[in-house]
Amino acid sequence: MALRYALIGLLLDRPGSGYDLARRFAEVVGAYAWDAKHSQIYPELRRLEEEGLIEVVERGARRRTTYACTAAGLSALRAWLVEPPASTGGVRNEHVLRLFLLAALGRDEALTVLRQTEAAAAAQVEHLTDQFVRLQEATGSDAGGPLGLTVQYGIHSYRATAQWARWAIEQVEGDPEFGVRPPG
Amino acid sequence: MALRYALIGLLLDRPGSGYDLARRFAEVVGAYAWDAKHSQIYPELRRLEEEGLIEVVERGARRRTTYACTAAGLSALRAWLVEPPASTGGVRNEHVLRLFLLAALGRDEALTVLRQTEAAAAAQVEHLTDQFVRLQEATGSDAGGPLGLTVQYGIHSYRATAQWARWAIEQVEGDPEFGVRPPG
DNA sequence: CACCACATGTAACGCGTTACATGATTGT
DNA sequence: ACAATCATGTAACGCGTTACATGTGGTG
Repeated sequence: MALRYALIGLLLDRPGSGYDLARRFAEVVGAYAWDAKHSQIYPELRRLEEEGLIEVVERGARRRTTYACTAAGLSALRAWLVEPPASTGGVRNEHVLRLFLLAALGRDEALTVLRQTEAAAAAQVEHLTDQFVRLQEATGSDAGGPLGLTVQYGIHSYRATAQWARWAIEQVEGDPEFGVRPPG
Repeated sequence: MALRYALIGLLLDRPGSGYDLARRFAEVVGAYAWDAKHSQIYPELRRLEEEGLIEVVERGARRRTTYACTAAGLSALRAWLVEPPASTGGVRNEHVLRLFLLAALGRDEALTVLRQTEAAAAAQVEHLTDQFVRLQEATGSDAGGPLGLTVQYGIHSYRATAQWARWAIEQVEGDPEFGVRPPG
């Protein structure tokens, strides 16, 4: 269900073709929020058009079909945003799973992984902070526009990961018992 | 690929049957790291056993088959943990997507969603903090054992989300232009 | 005219979910 | 005896990925 609302939202920002939307996913949205390939986008656009949530506004060269969001599409998007996010049941986050399984490693290897985690998170914070400053300049807004909100979310998340990793390193360093012996 | 390592890791903690593992996912692991249903677990356990990464250690009543991790299984798990997490390409996070699409809402509705986000995150911080304290007591360790690391990760994450939401609320409150007009 | 980017489409496969299905053991 | 829980299995479906496939328009 998420894909269709991502598409409607992108078309609300500005109209575009399937090819264009695939690029927006690959270059911007996919790094923060949601990703999709053209093989999934084209059929979904046809369904959305059949349902009246988007409409064809131009047919250009090379079969290019430009879509735009309709009033019905905006209503549907708003309804989805306001309704409580359907509880998915369980989490499926490979990153967290790795952290959960860390105790399977020996103490030294666990520390290596944690230090890598911290370094990677700190690098992301720097990278996203740069991007945020550029967004502030580009939009002339302190919040960096709609994308700025999402970039800030990323900054907060990675900063939290880096802080957690530092805490975890202290815990493992202070625990000589950390890790397991092989079975059998 | 993640499921098999989650299973190996759980069996490393202690041996168990498919039914038992399904319960561990549903009651603990699924809330933090990874989830799986019995319909996916049973076939995967058979494959892991064929590959020698786990072994049958008991056959009990009601066809119960208890598996344990083998030395080969531990090696495979360690190799997977140490290798760099295969970059998935794009993110697919419905929560972040919703935040990204927030600008499609009017200013008031956006603020409502953000306040709900903040309240939900703050509640999670409280809930996980309680759990962490109980883990510290149960394990007699400041770090709360292996699960404690993951619970702390959750606390850090949700605290970051709550902080971000407070920042975002300030930004939207200070921006009378926030939101879009319907198209057409 | 060759090449690259544009532009769309289909097919096969993997992972995960829900629903359907079966039977054994324990407790009341 | 009945119900609840233990215990395992299969089938159909949805979403997403990779790979395969096809054709057009602009640029050097």
